[in-house]
Amino acid sequence: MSKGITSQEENYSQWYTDIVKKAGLADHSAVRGCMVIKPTGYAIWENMQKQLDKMFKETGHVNAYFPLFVPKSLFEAEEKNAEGFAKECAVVTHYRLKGDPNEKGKLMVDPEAKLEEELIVRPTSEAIIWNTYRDWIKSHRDLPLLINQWANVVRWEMRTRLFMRTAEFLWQEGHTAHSNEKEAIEETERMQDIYATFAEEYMAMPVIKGKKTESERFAGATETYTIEALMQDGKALQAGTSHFLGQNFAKAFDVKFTDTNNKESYVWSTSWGVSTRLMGGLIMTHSDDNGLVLPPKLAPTQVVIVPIPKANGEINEVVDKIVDQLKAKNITAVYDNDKKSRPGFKFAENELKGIPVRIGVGKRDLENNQVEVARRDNLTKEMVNIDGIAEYIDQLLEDIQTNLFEKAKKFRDDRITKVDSMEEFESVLESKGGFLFAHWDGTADTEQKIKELTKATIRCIPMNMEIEEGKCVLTGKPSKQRVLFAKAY
RNA sequence: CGGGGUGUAGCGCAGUCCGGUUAGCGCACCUGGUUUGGGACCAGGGGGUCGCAGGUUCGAAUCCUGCCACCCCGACCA
Repeated sequence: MSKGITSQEENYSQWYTDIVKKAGLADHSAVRGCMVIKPTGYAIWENMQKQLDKMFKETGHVNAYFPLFVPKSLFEAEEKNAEGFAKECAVVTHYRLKGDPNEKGKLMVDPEAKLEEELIVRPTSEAIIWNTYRDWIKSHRDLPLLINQWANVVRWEMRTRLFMRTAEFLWQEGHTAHSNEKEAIEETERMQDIYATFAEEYMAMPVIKGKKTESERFAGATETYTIEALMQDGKALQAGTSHFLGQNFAKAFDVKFTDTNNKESYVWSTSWGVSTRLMGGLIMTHSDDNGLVLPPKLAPTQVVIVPIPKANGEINEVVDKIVDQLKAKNITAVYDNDKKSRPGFKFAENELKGIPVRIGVGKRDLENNQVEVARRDNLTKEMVNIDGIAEYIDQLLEDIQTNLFEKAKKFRDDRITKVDSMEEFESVLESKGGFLFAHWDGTADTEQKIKELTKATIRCIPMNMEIEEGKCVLTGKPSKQRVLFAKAY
């Protein structure tokens, strides 16, 4: 076990905070509920951004940027959206400070500098974007409009947690407009697919695709599609959402287009987003008591090379060659030849930081023309011939990526339990947690009662799982299919 | 917003109950030496508005009053 990291078993929540802080990903800041994302953490986020951005562009989306502030009158235009976010909005009321006449060196809000209209710091950008789209969309030729923005948003949460829930967070939000309902629904599903692919292939985090129930739906959406992941403590994480907004925002902001028959109608729309919360999901899917574990595809440094016991001319020469060969294969490798710490310290440190592969190079190894290769995912080591080392590492990184996904998938699959009574529901929830696959009568009332009874909520009505009729686990009323319940973050 | 906790060196903490020399310890840092295949050791050294503001007192990290911040657990939420 690593020094100073609380074990998962002892206190999962504290373990998580320890990992985030000690691996140097982020820290609490001087601002309540807001974090400082440190270079290592930001590098992982950048790798996520890079890949997602590529996937968005490959499907025809372009990036733009809209203002941080939303005038209150625009914010309130779409009633449900406004109501849903009202409780957690930061509001700008003044635009100037002045010296406090009663206390030297202190500032106060200048009461004379009150804004005519309050500005809401965006908790999401539908309002400001749809107000803009009204001017951009006139004809069917302007559609579809496929725009994404990378931005920060603010939601004044009661209780925050590094990456999982912070008052300010970074995300991307896609906002698209379409001429017809079918196309908008296809877009919503396409983006859910992209999120699922990204989660599984890059984060090595298995997810279940599904739709939200009405009560869990995004404020202002007609339908919310979600990807749900399972964390190591048995709690679910909503990792990304894609919303079919119907004509709700088009009507609220009066966004109409003229079709080929010269008929005017409201556009159909979608919005979709993932946030820095994915960082939390990444950590809680793979990491262990030794520290962070990163999938190779997102690791800022994929390979670290440690001289044993310390750097010398001969070792440097060999390492330089290895680094060059790895670079030629687009593998990021760092030579940890810092003289002040010894190999054992570096091993532990690099494990804490989650670097997927470590290569140890010592005099003894060089005599045999080999190096020691250690995997972060399963902590095994083996001796590998230096000739062909780059090919070996290249393959190994792929194996690690696959192994992480398979391991997480097995963990997740083992924790999807079919339950048919409330007794079973509660006992499984208590003993192993995870997803409970149970029948539900389709009413918000029952959903609410189960939540009050067990703290578990319906994470989604899954899309790719078996359909089977049955009886509601609580009321015994008929049910068309099982849904996934879980305690969630 | 309710409950619990914490605030003393960069980090982790002791000291506070019961006020009293110069506020201490471990890690980290600096210097020198010995070490070096899984978190080295020895010696020496630097670093503090004790969260903030008042008050009590000859004397406050310690007692009293007020405030602030952050963390954890709940309710709310991505």
